[in-house]
Amino acid sequence: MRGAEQHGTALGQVLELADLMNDDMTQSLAREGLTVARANLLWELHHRGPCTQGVLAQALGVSPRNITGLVDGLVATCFVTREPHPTDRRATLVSFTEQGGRTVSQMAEGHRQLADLLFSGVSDTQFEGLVEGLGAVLARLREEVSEVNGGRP
Amino acid sequence: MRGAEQHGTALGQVLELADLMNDDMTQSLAREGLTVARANLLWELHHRGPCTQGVLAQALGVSPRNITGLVDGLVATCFVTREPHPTDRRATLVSFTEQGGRTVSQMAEGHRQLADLLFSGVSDTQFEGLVEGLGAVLARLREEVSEVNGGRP
DNA sequence: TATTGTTATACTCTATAACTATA
DNA sequence: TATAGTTATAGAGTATAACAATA
Repeated sequence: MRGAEQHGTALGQVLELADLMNDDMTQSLAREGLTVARANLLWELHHRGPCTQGVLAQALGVSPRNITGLVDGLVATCFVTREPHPTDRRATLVSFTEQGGRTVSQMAEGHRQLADLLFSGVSDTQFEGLVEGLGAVLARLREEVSEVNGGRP
Repeated sequence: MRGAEQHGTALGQVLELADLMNDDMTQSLAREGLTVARANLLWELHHRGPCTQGVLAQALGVSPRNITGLVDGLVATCFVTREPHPTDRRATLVSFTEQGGRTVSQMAEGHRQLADLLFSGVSDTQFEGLVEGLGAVLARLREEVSEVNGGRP
């Protein structure tokens, strides 16, 4: 049977993985003039299409005020624009500029390259174990994290 | 043979894992009046014993100015103290208060519990695959991240 | 009256540069 | 002259609360 030591080692791996992924993303995004928070917003926008700031705040789980700041930065650096909402004059629609659209496509391509870099050296057997193991761990972790919020988003 | 789609799925898992780990740590640390950055400092101090701020800056890979701020916060909240260095009057030694020492012990215990929570539901076969797979991925990622720094720490 | 996004304010983490006290 | 840590300044991310315009 496995003991606490094995579990401790595996947790160490997971923590290092989280840390390194963060460093890697920070580095590569900085080269394109982006931060992690702004890139997350772009990513969400990519999957939803043009949407209001309120929708983005909900989706990213941050305050509306925070979205104002992130969009300000992305507008200033020409990744997105604020357009008037067609039917609700209180709201604004956030949309990609040409440059923003290009950047998100490059991010998607970068994802593919990173995935290949990370997993191409992993044997089929290891890969299968990795995916299954990650699935199990993620399930636990999702519960753990949402539990603390009392189930609220 | 595995394709880009499988790799993409696995990368998605890794990204979600990094994100959830971060959320989980942020939540549990906040309950003890700590932030991730401050907890990292405490963790380093736990493994090194009392040391100077310069040593901490090196170890954590942040600027000396940043350490000043983090230690200021930890002193104000009674987790650590600044003591005079016995032989170098320019330097200060950062040490745990009683409360700080207790908190770090609790963090270690929390680690153990988290590890058990995450991995107790994983079969032996999956666990082995997970650890091996993570090892392979970590090796790649370490190269990737340090490469960009030109090998410098 | 409720909602959308803003201004006002504040805190944390982070960095560089200039400076002080010591070595 | 070099080093340890500080003050000064700046920017990003985050939050809450008060407020404007609109629904």
